[in-house]
Amino acid sequence: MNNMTIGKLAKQCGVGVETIRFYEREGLILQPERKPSGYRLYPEEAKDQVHFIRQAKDLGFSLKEIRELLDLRLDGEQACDEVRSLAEAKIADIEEKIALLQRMRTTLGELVVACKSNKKTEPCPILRAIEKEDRP
Amino acid sequence: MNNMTIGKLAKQCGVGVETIRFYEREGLILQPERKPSGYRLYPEEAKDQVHFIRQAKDLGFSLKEIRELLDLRLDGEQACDEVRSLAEAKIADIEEKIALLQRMRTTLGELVVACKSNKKTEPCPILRAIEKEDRP
DNA sequence: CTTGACTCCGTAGTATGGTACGGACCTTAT
DNA sequence: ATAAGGTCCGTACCATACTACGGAGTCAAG
Repeated sequence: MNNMTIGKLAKQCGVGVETIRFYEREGLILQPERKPSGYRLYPEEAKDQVHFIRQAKDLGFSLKEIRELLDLRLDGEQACDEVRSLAEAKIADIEEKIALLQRMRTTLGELVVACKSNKKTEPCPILRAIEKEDRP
Repeated sequence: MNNMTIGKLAKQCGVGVETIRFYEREGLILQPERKPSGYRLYPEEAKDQVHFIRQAKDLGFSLKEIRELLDLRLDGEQACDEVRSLAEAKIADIEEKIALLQRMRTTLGELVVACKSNKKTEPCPILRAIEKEDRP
């Protein structure tokens, strides 16, 4: 029998036991069988489920979005188009975040340079810039 | 007299009244004077304070980090070096985030391409990829 | 002078993604 | 057989950055 308890599953997936239970409560993984004692018994595929969640999270999907993905998957049918739409929307999201971070990076980089050439008697250009940055 | 009430300050800064009170509780803005009635009275400079917080937040600093920045500023003296250190650490943070997002973007982009050339009879490559992605 | 808008305060709730606790019950190894 | 460790459950708690609520007091316009 290759059914495993929650602790083993958690260990093999590199997460805490509580995280598995949390995902179950949130409807992200299927309810497992139970022993008569109530202990959860997971088949090997449970690792795929948990792994799916982790991977998707690493790809920037929120648990809510992951639930949508899983629902599509459980539809059984070719939900490929919908999945692709979600992925494309997520790409747009990610690109927006990257652009914002790059602007932040540039601004901070310029400030640091200004700071380095600052004379000791003048106020810190970074603080000055943050205070005075153009506002409406 | 150019002292304003909390509502006016909030409006001029584009935030809610509760946000101002929240920032005050968190030690992010100075305690304002009070009327005998207890009403807060803010000088014009309060706008700079709130604006400082907003700008720093937009640059990716957390409120905790902003508090550090403000504490440095209130030191009066040339805290320029420390400020620059914080800014440089923040740049490193930002670059890490950008790199992670770019990896996410690349992976998702590849999956979407695979998805588009997918035959209708096969499982969605995106879901397959998330399930099966190389794991230790 | 009344009325409606504003402000006071403390507390509680929101969303996110978990983590921790405690007392009882189960399993496994020696 | 007993002890250590795993698991059960519900509930509470963590951080973050707000947002909302309720009841009382205050202010300004008409």
